[in-house]
Amino acid sequence: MESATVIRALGALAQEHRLAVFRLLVQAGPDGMAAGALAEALGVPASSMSFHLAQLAHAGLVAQRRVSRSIIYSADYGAMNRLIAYLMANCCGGTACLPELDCLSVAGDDRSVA
Amino acid sequence: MESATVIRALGALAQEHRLAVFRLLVQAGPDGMAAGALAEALGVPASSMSFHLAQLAHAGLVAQRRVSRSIIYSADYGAMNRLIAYLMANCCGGTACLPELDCLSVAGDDRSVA
DNA sequence: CCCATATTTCAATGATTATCGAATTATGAG
DNA sequence: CTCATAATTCGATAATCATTGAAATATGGG
Repeated sequence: MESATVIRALGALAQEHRLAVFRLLVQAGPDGMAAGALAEALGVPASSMSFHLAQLAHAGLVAQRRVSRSIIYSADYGAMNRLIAYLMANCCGGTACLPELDCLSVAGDDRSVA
Repeated sequence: MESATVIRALGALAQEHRLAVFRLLVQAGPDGMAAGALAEALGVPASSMSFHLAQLAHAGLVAQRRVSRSIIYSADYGAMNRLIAYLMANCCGGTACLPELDCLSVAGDDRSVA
């Protein structure tokens, strides 16, 4: 995982509304939530929410799929796993201490620490 | 853990130099590294490094102690644990899926998910 | 006390980010 | 085709953040 990717992900989460959105999506699980539902749930104008969702998507933290007129967003647990692994890489000089973070790990998810 | 605290921590990590510093400190373990050593290791002017270290400290991600003329910084693994727990709270609607993240967990470290 | 080292604070500048109404694009129903 | 709904893009503005040299504040040695 590259440092630029990690910075984008952390920066995406470091914002009140985006953090709230991500946590809602983590709780919602694979079913996800529509953009409009997220905007309403958080009391944020649709255009603002769209901006924030784009940031989260660009950071790879959420996936999006269209269902009829709605666009459904869902959390990417694999990206989250990789992010955490990166932060804790070689913890304490390399002694084994990294856990598995397995909430619905996604196919293709690797935990490489490099 | 409060959302404002989490946002401060994520924002602190969402920056090239600070992310590099934090990872260096994670690898350095409890011994930590002096401010000057960090500045030199990353090729950043001392005043810039001081600014970034202050952000990390204010976010509670690093601890500082004075040793003679140097100030030694070290990663706070407990803060990291709490951060991750917050992000994954009630993952998938509350089914058990949170791991323990125990690289040198610090005394007083709680993993409350609220 | 005087000097060198280690670090932080200050201040000014440039760059990035958040906000949100209005306009635009996409989809589906009748 | 026309209308209503769902979401995004645009554009302008305000706010926050990163950078760095210079000055200020500790600390320790002689």
